[in-house]
Amino acid sequence: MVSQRDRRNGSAVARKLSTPDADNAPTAEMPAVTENGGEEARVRSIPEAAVARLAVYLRVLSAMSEQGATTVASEELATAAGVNSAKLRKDLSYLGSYGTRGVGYEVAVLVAQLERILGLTRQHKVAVVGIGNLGHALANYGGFPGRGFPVEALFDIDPDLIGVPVGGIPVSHLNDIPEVCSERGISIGVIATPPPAAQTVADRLVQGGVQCVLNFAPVVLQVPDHVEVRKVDLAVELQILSFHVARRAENVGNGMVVR
Amino acid sequence: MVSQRDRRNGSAVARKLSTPDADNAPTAEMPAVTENGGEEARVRSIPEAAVARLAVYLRVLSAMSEQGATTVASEELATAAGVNSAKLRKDLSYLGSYGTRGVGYEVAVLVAQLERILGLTRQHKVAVVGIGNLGHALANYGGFPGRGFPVEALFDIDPDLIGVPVGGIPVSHLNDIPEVCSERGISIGVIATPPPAAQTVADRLVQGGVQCVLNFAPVVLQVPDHVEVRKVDLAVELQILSFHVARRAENVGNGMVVR
DNA sequence: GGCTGTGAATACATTCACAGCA
DNA sequence: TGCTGTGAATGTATTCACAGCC
Repeated sequence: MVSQRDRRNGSAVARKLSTPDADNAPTAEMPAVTENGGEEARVRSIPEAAVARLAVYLRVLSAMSEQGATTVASEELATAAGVNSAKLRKDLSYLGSYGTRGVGYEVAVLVAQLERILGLTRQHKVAVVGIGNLGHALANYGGFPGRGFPVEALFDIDPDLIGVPVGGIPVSHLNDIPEVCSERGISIGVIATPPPAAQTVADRLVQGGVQCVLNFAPVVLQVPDHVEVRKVDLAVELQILSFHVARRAENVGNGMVVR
Repeated sequence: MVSQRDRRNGSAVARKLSTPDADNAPTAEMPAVTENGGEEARVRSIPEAAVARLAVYLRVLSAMSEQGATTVASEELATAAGVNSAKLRKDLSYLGSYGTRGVGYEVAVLVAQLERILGLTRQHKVAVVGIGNLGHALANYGGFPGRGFPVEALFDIDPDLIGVPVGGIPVSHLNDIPEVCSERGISIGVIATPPPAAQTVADRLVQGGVQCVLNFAPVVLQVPDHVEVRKVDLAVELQILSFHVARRAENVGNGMVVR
């Protein structure tokens, strides 16, 4: 009888089976390496939900920057990012105080800070596993979102594919995942295999020293605590949409044409 | 013109820009149908976060069912779905009381209830817009996740693609989106175009009567209130992973490789 | 005994509203 | 004056813990 009581702190062997479910990760803590130096890592924590939005702000800001904007107000940036300005300011405040009251934020400064916080000053080499339709598409993304995430290894189990270059990279065999990932310093593994293969692939990626997994296969992966998993699940997305259609139909009652 | 769901007393305030939903991964703002003004409002409101998990439970249950399981306990189902059992029971309780104390849930019953709640008893025809690498992959998914979501229209702007069948469906021109969607009764539009085209495509989908959009383009879409948008953003996913790597690296104390 | 269902308690996230600074 | 930054207030989601039923 496992008492639910004591699973709070001792993470010892506790081996929680729960895998991060997209939004299951609580706020992340991070050392605030603010300019103040000296002081040791005062650990500020950025809510997980905010992190996702920071990435969006960064993209919007980059676009603004390219169009020559040098400064931007929270209201403007918020609108462009599809959030309200209070939330935006709160989110940005987690980085520190980089705005100017009465004026707004300097675009370049904000971009730099966001890149720093998001760890984009470093390269993250990506491996794509499963070169089917989706994997092929991902491999051809060629350097994923605006560099910073170069695809440097591809894997599949199909003998006809092994050695064939896709997007400039030859496909290796699934068995070689640990070795190749290790050699090439892969830090992010993208799983685009059929569901039954996903767990094995994940295991091998972990063996190869991969720290993060982006999982497109509709299965719950079991990985060690130090590996971060995010999941993209098309079926779930569609079903959520379906739910909203259904709910709407019920709410409206009869008379409404619903597809 | 069919009345597009009139607003409940309480929320008459808002009429600003249809705030496109933030993101789906970490959090989601709900269309706030919170209060059930009417007495007979049998539609218990289910938390958005729970809905996403219900879809996962359904998949796991379907697999269990195929393996011959007829009954399942919350602990078992929870483990398989990657959540804890308290959360699972709470989630299932939103559907009603379909379990048996001391025993567990009957798999078939639960599957049926989940399908009902998620609106899967009805078909949702899908259109894919943008037949590039990703769109191609999506189109070839052929009926998407285990039927219920048949792909019935494809669109692109490239003249060389128009008329060419992909996964059995000929590609139509972007301009024909409203007409074709309307004719074929498309209810879900999947946007896999380059970013600049996305908003225009969304507008046309809405014109064609589409109620839901799954957006792979990294832009914030503006749509009317009655249209539900969900977004899948690879760049954001990778950057969130990057954030966690960076945080971990800093905690460990070694310098970051900057280039 | 085993397991569900659920109020109560807690944790997390968003919004409000205003002090404080350029 | 205009806009940021943030505590306080509100709203949502998760977890606890146990009553109730098999």
